[in-house]
Amino acid sequence: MSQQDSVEQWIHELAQLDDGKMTEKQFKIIEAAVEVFSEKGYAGSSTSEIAQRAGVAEGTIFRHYKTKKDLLLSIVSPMMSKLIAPFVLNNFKEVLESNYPSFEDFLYAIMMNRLNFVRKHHKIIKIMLQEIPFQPHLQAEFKQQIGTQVFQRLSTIVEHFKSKGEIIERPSQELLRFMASSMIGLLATHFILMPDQPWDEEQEIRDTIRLIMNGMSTK
Amino acid sequence: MSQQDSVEQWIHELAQLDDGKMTEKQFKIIEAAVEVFSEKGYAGSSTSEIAQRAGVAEGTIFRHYKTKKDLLLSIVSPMMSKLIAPFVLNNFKEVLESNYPSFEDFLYAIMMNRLNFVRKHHKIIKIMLQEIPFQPHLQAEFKQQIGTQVFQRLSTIVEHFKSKGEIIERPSQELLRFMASSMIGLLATHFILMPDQPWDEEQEIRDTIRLIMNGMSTK
Amino acid sequence: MSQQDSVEQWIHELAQLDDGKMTEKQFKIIEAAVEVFSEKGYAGSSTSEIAQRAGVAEGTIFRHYKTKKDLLLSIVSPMMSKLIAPFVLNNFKEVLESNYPSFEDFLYAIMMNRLNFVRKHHKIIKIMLQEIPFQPHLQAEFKQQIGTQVFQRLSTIVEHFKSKGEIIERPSQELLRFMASSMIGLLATHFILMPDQPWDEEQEIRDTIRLIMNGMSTK
Amino acid sequence: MSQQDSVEQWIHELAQLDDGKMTEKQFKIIEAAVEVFSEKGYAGSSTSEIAQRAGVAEGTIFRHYKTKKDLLLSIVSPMMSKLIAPFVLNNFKEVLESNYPSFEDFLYAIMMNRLNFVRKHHKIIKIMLQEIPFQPHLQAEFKQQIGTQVFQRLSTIVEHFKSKGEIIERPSQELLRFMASSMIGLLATHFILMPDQPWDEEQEIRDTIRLIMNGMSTK
DNA sequence: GATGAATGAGCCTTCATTCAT
DNA sequence: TATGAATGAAGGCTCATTCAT
Repeated sequence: MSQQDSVEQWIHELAQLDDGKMTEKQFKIIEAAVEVFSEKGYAGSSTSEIAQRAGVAEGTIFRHYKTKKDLLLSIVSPMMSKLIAPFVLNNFKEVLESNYPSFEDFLYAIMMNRLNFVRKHHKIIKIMLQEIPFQPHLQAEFKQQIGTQVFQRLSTIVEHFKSKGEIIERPSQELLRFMASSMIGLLATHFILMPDQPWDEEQEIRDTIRLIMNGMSTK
Repeated sequence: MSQQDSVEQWIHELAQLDDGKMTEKQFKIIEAAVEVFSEKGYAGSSTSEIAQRAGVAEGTIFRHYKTKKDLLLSIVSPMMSKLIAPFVLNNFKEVLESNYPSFEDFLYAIMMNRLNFVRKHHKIIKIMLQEIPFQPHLQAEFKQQIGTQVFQRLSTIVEHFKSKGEIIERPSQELLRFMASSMIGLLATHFILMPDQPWDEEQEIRDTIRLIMNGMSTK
Repeated sequence: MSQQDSVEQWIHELAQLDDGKMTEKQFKIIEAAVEVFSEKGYAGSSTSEIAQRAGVAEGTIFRHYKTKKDLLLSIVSPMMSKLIAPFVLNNFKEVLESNYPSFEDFLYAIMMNRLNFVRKHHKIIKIMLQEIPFQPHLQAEFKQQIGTQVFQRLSTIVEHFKSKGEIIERPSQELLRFMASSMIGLLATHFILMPDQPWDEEQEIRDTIRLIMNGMSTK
Repeated sequence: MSQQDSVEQWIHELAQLDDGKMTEKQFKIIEAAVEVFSEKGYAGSSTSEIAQRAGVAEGTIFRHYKTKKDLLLSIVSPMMSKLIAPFVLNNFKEVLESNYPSFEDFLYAIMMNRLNFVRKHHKIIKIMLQEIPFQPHLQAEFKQQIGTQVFQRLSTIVEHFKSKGEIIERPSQELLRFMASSMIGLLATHFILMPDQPWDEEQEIRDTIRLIMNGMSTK
């Protein structure tokens, strides 16, 4: 699936959040906004350029989004939930336990899953990372979603494996940070630092997970 | 040493790059610019606010820095070299081998060192990270400094330990990324994500290095 | 016809060059710009004063003209062609020969015609003369229009009368300069040097042409 | 004599008006100001560029000239008198009658004289012509000097020749304008319109005067 | 709903001028 | 006398936003 296609898909998903009421124009606006924001940053972008690239009159943007910030949030905010969606499945723990024979298999599965997600939405994720420090609204959302929802669920998992003696006895926060850092580092390297350099995804992911597992394993 | 003091120190170091010729006003301007840029981002900051916070007329800024971008670069650009300074010491390898009995000790030392550096300059580093994606000049510098200088030196080290059989046989790039991710993840967590939450530095650093060593060790 | 009216007429002519699409506001802007530029010179005028006199927000100017210089050129540039229009009629020579029994009659006719033109557009012509030395674009246009188009056509005429023995044998360039100087001198005197002093147009023009004819005649 | 030399000479003459008290710096300032004003026009020039070209601190200009306008006037104003100096000699009429057998000879002499003057000072004259329309002070001076002093003296001469029957009976104003236009037109052509094109000065001047004489002569 | 002309606050930058050294 | 750092008003221009059509 091409990048263009993936952005389109994302926009369609957004549209459904708005009860599926999204005009052709509105679609073009979001598409253009993602483009421009990710190229120049939120503050460095002008609504007039977005309008131009969207092939839409300047005023049209403000018919759909009260302000420029509104436009930003309407793009970035829903992305946050999508990003962590797999971790907050209702039956997350069950899925995990019933589907994956080992923790390592679980890590691999979730990594491949998020890798594909990031690949599809890297522009919006770039915008999100850039703007979290400056948008209190995004900060709050981030803290609540990651800090509370995801962290707590993952903690439970880690505790579980610690109690089974498979993982060393260190604070869950540290262990989770270690895992997250390694995996995010992998994604960052290939999507941000060296986006043009080809890589053997499967191999590198397996290696990374191996390093993580070795690091935390009690054996 | 207070944060304020550390920023002052940094500015003094900058001053020395300019042959020590730095006015009182120029000093105040940089100080204010660091403040404002890190709070609002480069594009979101106005020179008039910087002038105001510096207690200086707006025109004064432009007597010392031809443009707003000039001001940004004169703050961020020198920081890049400082950030990687320890890795590009002329006698880096010797220092490493003669002073540190084990690789682990070396990691610990360099981690503590960079931790203190980041603590002192976190505002400027924040600005740097925010602006690298949008400032070609910074991008080039970053690629050259990190990508070439630092990466090559560290590779040598890692190869060395691989050949001694202490580290597993995986591509150096992967191993370095793994190490860097874990350590940067630690810094990011405490300086960016949760800057207000207290933590036991020594303990967490030791733990993190332990996880890294376990991950890469051949034992 | 009052001066005000003549400026309005000129602006309407400009409008037609733009496919007749000219807002009320745009009209006011040009009107004010002509006023201010001719009073204070291009560099000495501020867009804010133009906006004020036009009863328009400053931003409105820049919606219609990308830059201040654009505004200047859009006023002055079309004037150049109008100024020399009579000389570059397709059938210029025929008109001349069939309508005017003598060269003197022709001179008189063209002088009266241009006199009325200058009277109507003296403000814009003043701006044009002031700015030609500083605007390469205008310089180029001037050289091409006058230097090439007009000069060549008039040369042909003069050669014609020289060959008929009515005009003395001197380089056409000199003769044309002599004619132009005398006539432009007349206009300059009454429109620039002494704009408030009344004069007998017909008489002075006839006299001037007489002086010119005497000067060049072979008799 | 090179152009550079002539500007220097002019500045020295200016210096003498100030009781010869002109420092090296002051000299450089005027030199630079003439250069810059003539290149970019008064309003388009900045005192900082003048200071820079003069190799002088910005403040130094204002030690010698209270304002930028002061600097302009101190350059242009004295030039006006110089320009018309030959016409206002105390014994102008005597000189004329005793030295020049015919009116034509007189015209030739004065033309050659002013030609050399304009050649030497064309930059300052350009500034003068550009600024007269915008500087009331210069306007007043111009009107008084030309309009009163020069015009009256020349009128007397013309009347004299009219009474001798050598010149046709037309208003002196018209005749003078005719003469002045032709001669100024000649200068303007070669110093302003086509400064780079070589010309046979003596020949063109003689031709022009011949045209003028033919025009006005009673024969 | 869509347009795009209009707005006016605000932006970065320049400039003539001042004044302590 | 000469300097040049400092000033702050003003300049040209951009921008998010509004609103009549």
